[in-house]
Amino acid sequence: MGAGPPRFNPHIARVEKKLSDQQPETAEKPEAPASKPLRADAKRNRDKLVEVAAQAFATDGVDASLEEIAKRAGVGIGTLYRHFPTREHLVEVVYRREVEGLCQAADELARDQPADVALELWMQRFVDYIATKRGLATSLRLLLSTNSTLFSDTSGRVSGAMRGLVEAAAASGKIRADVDASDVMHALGGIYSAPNTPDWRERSGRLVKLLMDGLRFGARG
Amino acid sequence: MGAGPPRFNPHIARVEKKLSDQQPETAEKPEAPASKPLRADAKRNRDKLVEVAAQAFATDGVDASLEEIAKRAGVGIGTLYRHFPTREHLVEVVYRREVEGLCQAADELARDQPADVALELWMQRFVDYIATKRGLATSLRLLLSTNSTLFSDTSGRVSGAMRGLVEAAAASGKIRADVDASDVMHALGGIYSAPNTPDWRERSGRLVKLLMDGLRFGARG
DNA sequence: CACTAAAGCGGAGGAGCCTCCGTTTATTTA
DNA sequence: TAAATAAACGGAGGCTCCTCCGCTTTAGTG
Repeated sequence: MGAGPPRFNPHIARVEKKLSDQQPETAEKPEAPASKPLRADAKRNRDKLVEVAAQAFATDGVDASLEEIAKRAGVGIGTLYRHFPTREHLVEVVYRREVEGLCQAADELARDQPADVALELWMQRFVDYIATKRGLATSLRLLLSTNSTLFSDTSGRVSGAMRGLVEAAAASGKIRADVDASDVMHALGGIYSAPNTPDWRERSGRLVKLLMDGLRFGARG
Repeated sequence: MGAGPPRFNPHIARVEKKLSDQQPETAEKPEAPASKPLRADAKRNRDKLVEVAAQAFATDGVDASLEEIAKRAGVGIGTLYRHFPTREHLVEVVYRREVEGLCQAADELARDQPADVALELWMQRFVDYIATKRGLATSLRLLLSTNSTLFSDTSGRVSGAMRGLVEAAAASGKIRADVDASDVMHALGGIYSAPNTPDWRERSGRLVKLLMDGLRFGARG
């Protein structure tokens, strides 16, 4: 074997950390109620970082510059790294936040809108969520395969939200009753696997409308 | 959305390249018979790079320094990048080379050793292969999920090699005939999923011996 | 209100990544 | 063999990553 000088390799340290540290950040959601409550300024900075990071990832993909994110959030790079020791930690928190937002939107829509409208609006929101997921694809795939709770947590949350909306809409007679949430999810599958063309978002929007027409057709109401 | 200055981000370019360029290097095996034959010096350098990279990845993990690899191979960093536009390209070639070596070893052992010994020695070699695979885990998982031919090529090659050895050993009467290659592969599965303790290699070696004892027990010969 | 320990902040610095392009060389042609 | 040229080489430069540690702020106490 080659006998190079014993080199310091920060990446190795980083990788080892990734492998051993998998759970800590995982356990704590964005608005961490668990563990010690952050000091006021720390929480402010952390939230701002997550918000800015979400934008940055959406705009530039997972490889957005962390230094730029820190700068836009008005903090030093050190602060970013203290809150999120690796890029993946940050990606995970952003992703969870996204899922959280999506599920919360389901509740709000269900409260404020007729059941079928709620479902439709939510599905449009769902498309945006998928867009994020694609933007983060490379990192997410790895995260989801490494950190199985992340996968089960989020997919459970999302399909639960959808089930609620579909059932409510079916019960209200606004959409036909002979389909269930998993059918709808299946129908939306095409969105996810569609090629990433520039007009992807538009096409997906049309798909949702089409699907809703199908769902409304033959409804009781 | 934040209005940061339009920043040049080499990472984005890199990612886009990864997504679009998936096949080129893939098609060409280390001793590339396809495409244009490399100039003599280019081939020399390329081979040396792969060899050094294999060592480096084994020693330091996937995140070994590419600049260090180039240096140890006695070439400039530019040369490395011309041959392997991304780290993943290099990882893939190293991995394919590993698989190639493993399968070739099967042929040689089958020729030079009694069938049962050949099988045993080969399984020990297989353990080393798995060790490499673990070392490259993060990158490989991604590569294998992205580049499906890589997965089917390699897993086919490896299980084919194993099948040959097992069948020969069974036919020669050196091991019992009521098992087949897939049973043996299944038994070896434990090696792959075992936790990555320091004594992993030893324990795996013992597992192979144990397995061989089981295979020899009740053999005709 | 002053004091202090604990927590948080932030940026300089050292390492690696990758591109670009002038220089060198293997191979072909006359 | 010498000239021509296509191909390969290689490293400087510019950018990002991440760590380390001295400085600042906060929360709690007397």
